[in-house]
Amino acid sequence: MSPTERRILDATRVCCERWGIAKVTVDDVAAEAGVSRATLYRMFPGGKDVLFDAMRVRELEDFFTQLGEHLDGATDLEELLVRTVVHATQELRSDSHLAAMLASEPGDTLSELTVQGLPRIVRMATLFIVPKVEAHLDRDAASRLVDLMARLVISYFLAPSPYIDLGDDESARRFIGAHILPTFQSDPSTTGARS
Amino acid sequence: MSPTERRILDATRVCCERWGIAKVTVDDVAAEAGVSRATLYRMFPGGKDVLFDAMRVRELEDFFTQLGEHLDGATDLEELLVRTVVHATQELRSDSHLAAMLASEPGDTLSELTVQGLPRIVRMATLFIVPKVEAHLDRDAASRLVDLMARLVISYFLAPSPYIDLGDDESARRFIGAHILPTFQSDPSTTGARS
DNA sequence: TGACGCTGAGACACTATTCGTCTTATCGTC
DNA sequence: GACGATAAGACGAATAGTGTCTCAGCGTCA
Repeated sequence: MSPTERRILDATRVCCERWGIAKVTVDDVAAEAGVSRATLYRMFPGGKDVLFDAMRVRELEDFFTQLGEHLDGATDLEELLVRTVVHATQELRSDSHLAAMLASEPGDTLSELTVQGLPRIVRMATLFIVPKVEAHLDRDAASRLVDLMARLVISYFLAPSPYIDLGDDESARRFIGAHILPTFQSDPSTTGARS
Repeated sequence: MSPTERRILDATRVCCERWGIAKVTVDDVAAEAGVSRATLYRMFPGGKDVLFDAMRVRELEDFFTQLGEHLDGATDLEELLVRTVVHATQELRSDSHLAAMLASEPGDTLSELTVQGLPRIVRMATLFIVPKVEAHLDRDAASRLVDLMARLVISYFLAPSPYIDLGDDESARRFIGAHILPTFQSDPSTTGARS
């Protein structure tokens, strides 16, 4: 990735945080990046859509990179999963940009966390987290587990439950110990495998 | 002021805080206020300009109303002035909306604090603060004093000085005691009266 | 030197958005 | 039922934004 591309993506993010995605124009981004519109279209042919998509991809990469760094000390599977969901949940909650977007553009933002974005989120989670889980489970089980955990984190973030708080270490540990680990560690055949 | 007018002005403020004044449209405000565009134009004929102007006026009113409440316990003139400038300066500094506007739309915002807006600010300061100063000075001196103080607060806010911090009680007190009070209290003829 | 690639500036046609005004239908109130 | 206030939305004009294009300037490398 060229420095110019990076500058443009940074500028896109800055503009989105300043104005919200709905109000940002290509000119805004170009000006913020100190780049001409021609250059921007050369780097991101397709314009707005491609540009914002690239920004989202990079945000996800940053998110999971940071998340990955918090998992290094985890020795057993339970500890790994607990850290993952707790940190991810806390990150989501403390992301003021995300909060602002959810407030001002709930439709787009929710779509980005569910119908449109969830497959990408799961894919990225798989890319970053599955390798760590594979220390404890075979590849297929690890993928299924990460897929499930990603969905749970998103769901409990968007609609908190009175029973479980995945941002709380103890609550998350209890939940994982009770409902996740048993079905993945002891008896893989009960995980709902379709084939 | 009708409840609808109030709702519209509130909505204007909300929209400005969310997107910055440059990105807000009349439709945005109407939607936020839960009011049709027709109603908005009926209440604020002239559209955008009139609407944003009205919002600025109300922001100023709120600012000075709040400021006025902080001055009630002041007994002597020095105390009154110190409280005024310190509170006003601190309010300006802690206004995140203002900070965001200064960052993203410096031209318009500065204009609103200087060439365009300062006369209005001074007028509003006169309206709210002069009555309190008149307990210690005659009307003309009080007006001149408030005019001067308003300009000083704005100036030191926009361009902080290494010598004086009007947001600091002690520094403000020293400054006012040394340079303001002597020229207003002891010898009104030295205040540069033109007529 | 001259070919090359990259960039900024900006013209261009097109589309979408926004503005301000207007009409119409629908309320609730008297 | 008349009345005033309102929401909804149609409308033309003006403005802003999009995406593509050309062109000139700039360094780099041969």
